[in-house]
Amino acid sequence: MTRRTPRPRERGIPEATVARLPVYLRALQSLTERGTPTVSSGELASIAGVNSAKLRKDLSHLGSYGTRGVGYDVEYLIYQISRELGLTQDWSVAIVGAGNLGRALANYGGFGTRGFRIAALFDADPAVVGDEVAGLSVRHIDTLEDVVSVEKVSIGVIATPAAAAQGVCDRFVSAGVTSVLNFAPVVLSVPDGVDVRKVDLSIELQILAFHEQRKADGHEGPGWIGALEA
Amino acid sequence: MTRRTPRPRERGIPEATVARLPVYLRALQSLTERGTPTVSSGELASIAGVNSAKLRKDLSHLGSYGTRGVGYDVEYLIYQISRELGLTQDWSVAIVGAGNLGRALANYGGFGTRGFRIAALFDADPAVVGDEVAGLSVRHIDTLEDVVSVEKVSIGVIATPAAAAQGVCDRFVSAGVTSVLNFAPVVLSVPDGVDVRKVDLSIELQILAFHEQRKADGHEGPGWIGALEA
DNA sequence: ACGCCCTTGTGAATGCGCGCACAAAGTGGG
DNA sequence: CCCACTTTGTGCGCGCATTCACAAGGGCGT
Ligand SMILES: NC(=O)c1ccc[n+]([C@@H]2O[C@H](COP(=O)([O-])OP(=O)(O)OC[C@H]3O[C@@H](n4cnc5c(N)ncnc54)[C@H](O)[C@@H]3O)[C@@H](O)[C@H]2O)c1
Ligand SMILES: NC(=O)c1ccc[n+]([C@@H]2O[C@H](COP(=O)([O-])OP(=O)(O)OC[C@H]3O[C@@H](n4cnc5c(N)ncnc54)[C@H](O)[C@@H]3O)[C@@H](O)[C@H]2O)c1
Repeated sequence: MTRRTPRPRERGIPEATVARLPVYLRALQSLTERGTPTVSSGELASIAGVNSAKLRKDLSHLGSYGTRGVGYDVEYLIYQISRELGLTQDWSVAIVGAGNLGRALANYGGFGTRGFRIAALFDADPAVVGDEVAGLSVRHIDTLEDVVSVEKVSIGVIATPAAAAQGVCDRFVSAGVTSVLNFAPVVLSVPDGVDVRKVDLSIELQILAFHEQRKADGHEGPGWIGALEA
Repeated sequence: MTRRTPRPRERGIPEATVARLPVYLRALQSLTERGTPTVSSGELASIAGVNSAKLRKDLSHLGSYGTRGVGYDVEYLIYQISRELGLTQDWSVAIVGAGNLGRALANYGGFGTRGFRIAALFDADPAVVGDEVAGLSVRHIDTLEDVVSVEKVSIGVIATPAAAAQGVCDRFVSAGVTSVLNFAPVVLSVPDGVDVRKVDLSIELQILAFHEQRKADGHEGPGWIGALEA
């Protein structure tokens, strides 16, 4: 390490880099399980499916954690990325909408292992409230504000029908939640300072359909666009 | 319009534009339901949560379908976008993995309404094969190649555990599927000409956690990044 | 028929992200 | 101790995407 520059950490990691850090993290974790102590940018990039220069530039935004001629220490890099992403602390997540998707999410084990704790599951339907899902009792949406406050929920997940999504989002925001993950097919509007990310399967399928049609149309020449990512 | 150029359609709509067309489509459909006959770029952009100049530039890639001083004809624009995205035809989708997520997807009604037909649902677990899900009988994964061929599946959805995903993907590809939507947390590798899109909830949460941490850290000044989209 | 006003379509400027290519730096062997 | 080899960290140029700002186009009222 021995860096003379006390590493100012320029305040501001590019958004594109932030989106890739979790991918690197997963690649590194698979290396740990295999017992690999160090890894070069080339190897790691190959596992993560990115260009090695891009990977190095991404990591350089966190600091200078590699050793020239050797590579990166896997454990140390896992720690640094985790810290940067805020995964050294636990985050409480609340899910609204205990339907098909909400239940699948609640039942999914892959969140807890990464520091995301599902603190509560809400629904508006009295027939659903009280159901036991993944060890949680479904709560009534009217208790959202209380629960958010008590459980210190910082991330809200919306898995309700589209028509209810904006209303649920507003309630999350006024309860103090500043990060929202939205599965409903609507554009949410939120005040500044609140982050919204959306997961829209229908859009994904439509994008695939677009490219599929292009492949079928006349110019079925080369692999023109190829794999979008790895 | 009186365009001298006989509409060359320059062969190639920017990827960023393609990703937004479905959003515009949804906004337009909500306008139709409300009976609105025409819409200006400003209004539509506001509904879709984008900048109006961006919206106009996006639409200009499809052709010159607006009327100056008036705006866009809602029905006509719906048709043009649908055609461009390939939604005027039906697409067959196969889902592999009839677990929490696979079942939620199969039960979701929002796909069929947009021209995506779920043609089959596969699993490797004998205890699951034969289950009835959303009117479909879960088939054994070994019949994948046959079914893909018979049902003319063009989009494959992977909802298996991570460890099985690459294998399933390979089978899709060798069966002739050239569009894959992957929910498993792994980087898939595919030959040129095959499109892969991934939906990774864990990554979304980690990105939110990153920003959440930043908000909590010292500089809790302005809404520095604000809402990512609308 | 004319001109006002509204909205589109796009040229141009700016910014961001990507990837090449290389100098700097550290390792290990002789 | 020095040299050859490996790998990092990054300067630089390129292309895509976003946004501003405005000229050109078309409807509508008079
Ligand atoms: N299921 C999928 O695979 C899938 C795929 C893509 C998108 N989506 C989207 O995800 C959302 C949920 O899908 P789903 O299949 O789980 O739907 P669902 O109908 O099975 O479940 C929705 C749940 O939300 C509850 N709800 C309705 N209004 C509410 C409110 N105001 N407050 C709290 N809860 C409320 C309902 O009681 C119901 O239990 C929808 O917007 C859907 O478009 C789902
Ligand atoms: N459930 C969620 O909300 C959620 C959230 C994020 C990510 N994911 C990811 O989605 C995937 C599926 O999640 P899930 O919760 O549905 O898991 P699950 O364990 O409930 O279901 C997986 C299904 O895949 C089947 N399967 C296993 N190997 C197979 C093979 N080789 N061929 C065909 N089928 C096979 C299993 O029999 C099982 O039925 C996982 O990769 C998971 O990480 C799920």
